[in-house]
Amino acid sequence: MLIGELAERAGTSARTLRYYEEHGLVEAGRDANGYRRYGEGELRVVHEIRALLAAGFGVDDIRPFVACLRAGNSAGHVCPDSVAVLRRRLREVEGLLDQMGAVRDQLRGQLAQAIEEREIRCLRIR
Amino acid sequence: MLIGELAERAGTSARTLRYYEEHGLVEAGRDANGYRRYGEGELRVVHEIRALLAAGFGVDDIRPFVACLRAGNSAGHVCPDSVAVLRRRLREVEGLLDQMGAVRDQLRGQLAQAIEEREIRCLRIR
DNA sequence: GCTTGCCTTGACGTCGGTGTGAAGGCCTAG
DNA sequence: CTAGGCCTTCACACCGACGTCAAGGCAAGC
Repeated sequence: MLIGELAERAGTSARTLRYYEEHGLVEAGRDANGYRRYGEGELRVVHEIRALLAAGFGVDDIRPFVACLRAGNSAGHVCPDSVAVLRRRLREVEGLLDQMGAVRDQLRGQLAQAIEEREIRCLRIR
Repeated sequence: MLIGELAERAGTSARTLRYYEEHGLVEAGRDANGYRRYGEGELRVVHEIRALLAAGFGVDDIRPFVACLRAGNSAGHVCPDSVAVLRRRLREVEGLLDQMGAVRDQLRGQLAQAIEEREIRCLRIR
């Protein structure tokens, strides 16, 4: 499988796959002409990468998951290193959720106050 | 008040204040030598800006709030334009909260599964 | 007059995951 | 032979709120 085919099957771009390789996530052999040649397993790896990126992980965080998959595990998140990263990210996400919840409450409060002020002004006009 | 004093009193940097001015948020007169001269009211404006930035607003979103404050209102969020921005941002934040909540649940699920797998392996060893 | 410390504008660096070229080589079909 | 479609590397662009450095002007104390 060449890079274009893998890109299409994974729903991404060739540029992106080269980026993943540059950061030690995806692996490819090389043809005599220098073209990257991918095994079938890389499709799974790319899917794992994209899922983790979507969950807010950085490329460095993703490496242990890929290594875990390559080691023959059924999923990338069952190895100790992956679990450590999962835990850290979970704490981060929970923190962000708290923070954004507070922001949401603040916004709601300001909106409520603005509406209240408007009503007061309406009453004053009458 | 010169830029350094305002920066210190607002808990930020001179560079940041110039950035705000460049984007139409903060206003300053000029001394004969070209130095920026700030009125007392600008301190309040800068605080408003920083609070809104902390809530995830972009500089363009903040402009109406500043205008509202300058118009003599008791708070920056009581004017119609500000309310519109507040509403939009509230929807955004709620969407992000949903999204991150889903991510959190996914992470928790993966962690739970990883722990389960480890227990199975422990049992197998015995 | 010299140092110290404030101020000015201008412009590039940051972070991260890509998009988007440019310039060129390889391969296949017509 | 040539056109087009794949591939290669190199390298700049993006977003956004600044940090940081450079080169210089201005003010005030000694």
